[in-house]
Amino acid sequence: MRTREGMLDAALETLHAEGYAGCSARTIARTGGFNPALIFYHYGGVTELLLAALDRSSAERMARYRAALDPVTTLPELVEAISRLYAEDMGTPHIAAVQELLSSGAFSGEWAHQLLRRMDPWVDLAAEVIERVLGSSALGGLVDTRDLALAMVALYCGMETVSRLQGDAGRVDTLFATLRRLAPALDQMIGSVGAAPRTARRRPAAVPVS
Amino acid sequence: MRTREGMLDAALETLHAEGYAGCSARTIARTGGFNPALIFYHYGGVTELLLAALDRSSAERMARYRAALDPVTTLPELVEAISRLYAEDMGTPHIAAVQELLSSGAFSGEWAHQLLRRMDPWVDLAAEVIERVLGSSALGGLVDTRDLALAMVALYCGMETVSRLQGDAGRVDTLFATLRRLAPALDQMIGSVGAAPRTARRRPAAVPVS
Amino acid sequence: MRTREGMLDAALETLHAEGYAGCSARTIARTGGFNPALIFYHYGGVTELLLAALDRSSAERMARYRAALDPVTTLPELVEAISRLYAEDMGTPHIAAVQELLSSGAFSGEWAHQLLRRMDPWVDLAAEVIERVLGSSALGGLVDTRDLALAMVALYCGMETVSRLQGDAGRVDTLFATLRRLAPALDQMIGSVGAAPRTARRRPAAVPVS
Amino acid sequence: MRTREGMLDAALETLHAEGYAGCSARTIARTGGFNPALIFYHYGGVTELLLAALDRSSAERMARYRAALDPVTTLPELVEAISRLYAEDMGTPHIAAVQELLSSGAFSGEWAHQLLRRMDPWVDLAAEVIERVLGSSALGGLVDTRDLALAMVALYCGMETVSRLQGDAGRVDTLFATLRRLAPALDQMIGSVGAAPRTARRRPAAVPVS
DNA sequence: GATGAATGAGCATTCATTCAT
DNA sequence: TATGAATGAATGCTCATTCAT
Repeated sequence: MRTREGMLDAALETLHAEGYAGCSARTIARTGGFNPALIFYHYGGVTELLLAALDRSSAERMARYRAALDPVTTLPELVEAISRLYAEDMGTPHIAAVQELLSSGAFSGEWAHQLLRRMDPWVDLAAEVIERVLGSSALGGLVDTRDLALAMVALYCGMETVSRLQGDAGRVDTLFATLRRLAPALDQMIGSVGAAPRTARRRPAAVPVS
Repeated sequence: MRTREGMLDAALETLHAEGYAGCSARTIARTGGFNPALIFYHYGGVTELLLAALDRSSAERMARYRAALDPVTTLPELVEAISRLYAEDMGTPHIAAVQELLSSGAFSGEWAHQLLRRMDPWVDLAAEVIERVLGSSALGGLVDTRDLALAMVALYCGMETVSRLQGDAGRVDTLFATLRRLAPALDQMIGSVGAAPRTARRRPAAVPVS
Repeated sequence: MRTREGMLDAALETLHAEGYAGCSARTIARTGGFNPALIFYHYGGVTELLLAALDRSSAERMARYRAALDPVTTLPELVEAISRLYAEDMGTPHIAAVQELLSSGAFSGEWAHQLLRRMDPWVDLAAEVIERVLGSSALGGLVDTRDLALAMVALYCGMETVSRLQGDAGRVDTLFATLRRLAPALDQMIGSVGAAPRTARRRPAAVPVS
Repeated sequence: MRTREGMLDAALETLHAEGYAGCSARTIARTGGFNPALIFYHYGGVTELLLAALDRSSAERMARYRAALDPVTTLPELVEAISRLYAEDMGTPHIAAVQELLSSGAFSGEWAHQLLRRMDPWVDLAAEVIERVLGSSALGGLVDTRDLALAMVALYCGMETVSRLQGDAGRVDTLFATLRRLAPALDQMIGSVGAAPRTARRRPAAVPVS
């Protein structure tokens, strides 16, 4: 149905424009120009609609992130890719939506569970990338990849919270600039700890042999 | 007044137990066992009460953090201190309160402004510590200290969000273990970039000359 | 809708029975036996409901007043007609409603504006009648019809205030008796000032020429 | 006590500035800079304070009105005097106060009774003046003086209501201009009905014989 | 006399949700 | 599928009033 999809759009848009607190059945319905009762008819409730919206949005973003991060094997590349993705996401309803939902009422049982499950694929992605970037270095052996991945996701979320709080005065862009400046040095440091030759870390491109 | 103080406790406790969304005048009052109207009588409104609670709590925590972090000058020391502070804070109403307030409705004008102002001293603290730990190293010159400090605060908040989401299944403790294991290597890395002798970074104790 | 109309009745009745001050959403709803939230659902708020009730009531009354006053051309006729209308209105929710609304909070911006706009047609009506009754006499030239009309409406309202204050002890009826006794004399006086023959003031019936 | 008097001022001022609806114990107390509880201590309640304020204000006004109206014996003089008094009263807290109180909740038992009792002296005054102005004319015999007096007071109140509603757009001043223009004609008309010589109606000035 | 704290009832308004149509 | 009406509970907030000090 046309409407079912439209409701997801309306939910995302409302989440972005009014925040989680502003997401009543009525406001979402007004945004989308449909009857509030439909939310209950189609999704069973407001929270379910929001989760559905999050799922759809998440799937889209995940595709882009995978595409951008899969070829990454070094720290500078990673910083470069993340910077681009972040810039791309800024002002996107998706990130705001995630953020709002994470912030909504994090603690209580079912809701928390639902959100966590939706965070998992992102931690997986982060873990994979970290593995590739750090994996063969000496550092790789010291780190619990999964823990670090979780921390990275947390950092991403925290930065979003902060940057939204700051509004226009935000300086996340300067942070990325700093990171970019820093990346080569860090890369060198990583290498310096162990003896793994830099070139060895670059895995061969997955050329399809035809 | 006895009651005025008790209201701050009730606010913090409710924030911790029910989340920001559950912090209505009535629930807070029920928690504290006083009349809801008193919130308006004494603080003018619910948000003002919450901010007052945050302020009091923040002042207390800030004192502990300063005491623990002021003597820190190396990365391993920092990791050690932070681990201890974090463990200390776990389950504390304070952190939960901060978290909940940060997540409340982040973007909109006045409320965001108030929260940001209260975050500043923490960014200042982080910046100071970073300056001390990284300052004389080659890394220090590459980094915008303030940006990094903001990122650290964001990371701290993000970790909190995540760990509260995870509930008992959380693994923030293992992250700190990882960090502790990692710290000496990182410290070495930092040193290896530039030539600044490690000892030089230890600032002389402020001995009162009598 | 059945209910929407019933809400107007309830509003009028409450206005009559409890006064403007007693017209909370709850009291009106209790009077009408419906849920208070419906007031907001259907009318957007209490004040809007009250204005809507006033409008409906006003339209009804205006029809009766026009029917009774349109044929009036002399002072005795006018007194006669007004007496009858007044007696008819006594104890009617309509007049009380008007009165209560006029008295509610008269001065402040939007509300005052809304009430004034609703008073206008009545001043128009009064002005028309005055014009017909006084028009061709010498008095007509001396008077600003619109001013006098406003004064008449004000008198009508004031009399209502007073008579409601007096309750059963009221003597507005005796006032009308006095007026009726007085009318012929006044009529003669009006005529005596100028020279306009009485008959000339009776406007020719609007006979359609076929 | 200084305060007791100040409370009356505060009550009048609040009545004038905020209307009857805005006259809570707190607002009045804030206006006067005293503790709300004092209202109950000294006057027993808000309504009692308001009535006391009305009484004091009324006494002052009554003195002025008597002084201005006692020498009046003809219609033009009356119009002249009333015009001046009205202009004097405009913007005065007194009139607004009276108006607000009259409008407050006119119907219910005790409050209505209290207000009516306070209106009586004004009706008396009006009756006396009417008696003097109309008394010896033929019209005097046709009119129930008391009824007419009541109507005049009602008109005065109604005009006030209307003029406050209209705010700056008000035209009460033009009404008085009209009245002044009209007065001589009306005076002549009054005389024309009966045969009472004009001069006879002027009572001798109360010259103190020394 | 005067104060600050306290109370419980009331206010307008919005909510998620249900249901007959 | 889709709608408009309806409900009862919740929201923040203000009220007159009392009372111990």
